[in-house]
Amino acid sequence: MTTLPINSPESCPAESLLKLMSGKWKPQIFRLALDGPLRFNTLLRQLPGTSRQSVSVALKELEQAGLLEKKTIRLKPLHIEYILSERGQSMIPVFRQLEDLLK
Amino acid sequence: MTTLPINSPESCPAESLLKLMSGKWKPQIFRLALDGPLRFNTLLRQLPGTSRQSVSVALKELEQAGLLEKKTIRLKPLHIEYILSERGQSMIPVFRQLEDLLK
DNA sequence: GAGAGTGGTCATGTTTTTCTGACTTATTGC
DNA sequence: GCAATAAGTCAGAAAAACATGACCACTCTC
Repeated sequence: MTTLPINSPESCPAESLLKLMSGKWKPQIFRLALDGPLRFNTLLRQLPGTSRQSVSVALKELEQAGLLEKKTIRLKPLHIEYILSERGQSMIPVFRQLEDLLK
Repeated sequence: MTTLPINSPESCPAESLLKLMSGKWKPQIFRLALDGPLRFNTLLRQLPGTSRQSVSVALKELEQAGLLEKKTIRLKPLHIEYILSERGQSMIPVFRQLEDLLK
């Protein structure tokens, strides 16, 4: 049984995840995304103390990281939703595993 | 099969890990710890662009987080080592799992 | 057509994080 | 005794992150 190296400089998954999720609000936003689609103004109300700009940037970065997907539901009365992407969903088991360790 | 909730406000393991590891240098320091014991001045050389203070604070916080252990090897010629704690080692499989996802 | 809601952007200021460089205490080797 | 190495600490400056409040274009309801 050959265990793969997890400490090579090129590939450090921990660091990658930490970069993708680092910031004051990104983890909370990601967690809320587990419950269902997110909307901009709803998020603002769900995260007391945050700002329009912070939420805006966080959503953009989570999207660029491939963890969330931005969907335009309707244009007439503007309705946009951010949902967990496939990649985002694939991280759920990792978090579940962490849950056991970090107790 | 009942899957446990990972999105409750009280327990968010992702956020916990992110807090423990957040900062500009902590992830890299942790990764280097996977290779073996760390020493203060060696770390400074291994992390170009960092500062004495940043390394000092990062080591202290990783220690307080229970991920690293500080060992005084010798006193006469001062020799201190930081090694992966049990808790730190318990996270290796999580990182390995992430490695597959984040490619 | 006034007021509220949608999803934002932008300039500015504050707060937090990080870096810089000087200084410390002690030991080893020359 | 002088330079080097060990492992740091401390004050201050610079940089990055975050918050505040104003503003925009659009739609919907009254």
